[in-house]
Amino acid sequence: MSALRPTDAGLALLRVLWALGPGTIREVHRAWERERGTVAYTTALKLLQVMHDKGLVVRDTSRRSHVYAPAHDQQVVQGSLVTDLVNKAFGGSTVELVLRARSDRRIHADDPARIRALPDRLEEDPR
Amino acid sequence: MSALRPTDAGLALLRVLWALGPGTIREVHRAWERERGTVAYTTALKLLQVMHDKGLVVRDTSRRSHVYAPAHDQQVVQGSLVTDLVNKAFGGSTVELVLRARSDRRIHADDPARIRALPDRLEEDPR
DNA sequence: CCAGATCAACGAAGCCCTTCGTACCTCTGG
DNA sequence: CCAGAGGTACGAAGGGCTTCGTTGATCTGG
Repeated sequence: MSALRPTDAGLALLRVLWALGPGTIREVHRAWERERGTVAYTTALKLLQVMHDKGLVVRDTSRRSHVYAPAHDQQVVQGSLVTDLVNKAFGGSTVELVLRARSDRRIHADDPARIRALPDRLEEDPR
Repeated sequence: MSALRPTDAGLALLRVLWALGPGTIREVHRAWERERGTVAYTTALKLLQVMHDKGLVVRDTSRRSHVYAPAHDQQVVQGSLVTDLVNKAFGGSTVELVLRARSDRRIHADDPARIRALPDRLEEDPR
């Protein structure tokens, strides 16, 4: 049960993969450039290979153009990152993080209602 | 308005400083070892110097034993880290992060009530 | 069959973070 | 005055991340 902490660049690529679904390196590269500007093709390639070594992505090498896909659901990785931040910056208290997030100025006007509408107890939460 | 993103080690030291208040390197080093195990004194020294260069801590060098203190409130730094994570992993949506945090298994049994008790609107929040 | 396009692999460079050893300064007790 | 304790500064090593150029293999149109 390792940590599951993608780096910044790795996370950016994971976000591309989550949005795109499985894709070739070229497809991922193109989508990535659409968000980040010009990046060498081999940079995306290398990064995907590194992430594969770390178990963050899976790949299908049966065809010439390898197809990469996320190894974990977005929500699982997000949860891991949140837990990590909670441990490092909030002394393990998720409540403290939520409190801090709620006072974030970037929150949208209609968002408080959405937050409030969420279930309170974890046991009632499906996934 | 720069980013204000302490590294992992830097954040650990900041937590020591927030708990201790202003302190000499030796004091910080001792408190740090209490949590992290054996670390060289010069490691704490160097790290504090680096953080000073980054503007994360302030120091008083008028005495022989320099006294270091956090440059920012804990809540400010926490907010910056949360905002950073929101941007990198949640597409800028604080709501998504809160949702994910709420489904974190580590949350305590009585915590949902505490979360619910928090104010909904930012404008009503003092500090 | 060949030229050019497409592709994965590899290695290296550059950067930052972390850690520590060493050097040098300053103070203090005897 | 001197030895040693206690202090800061400095530089370097080691590791990880990110980026890319180069190489060599494979496919495809003509």
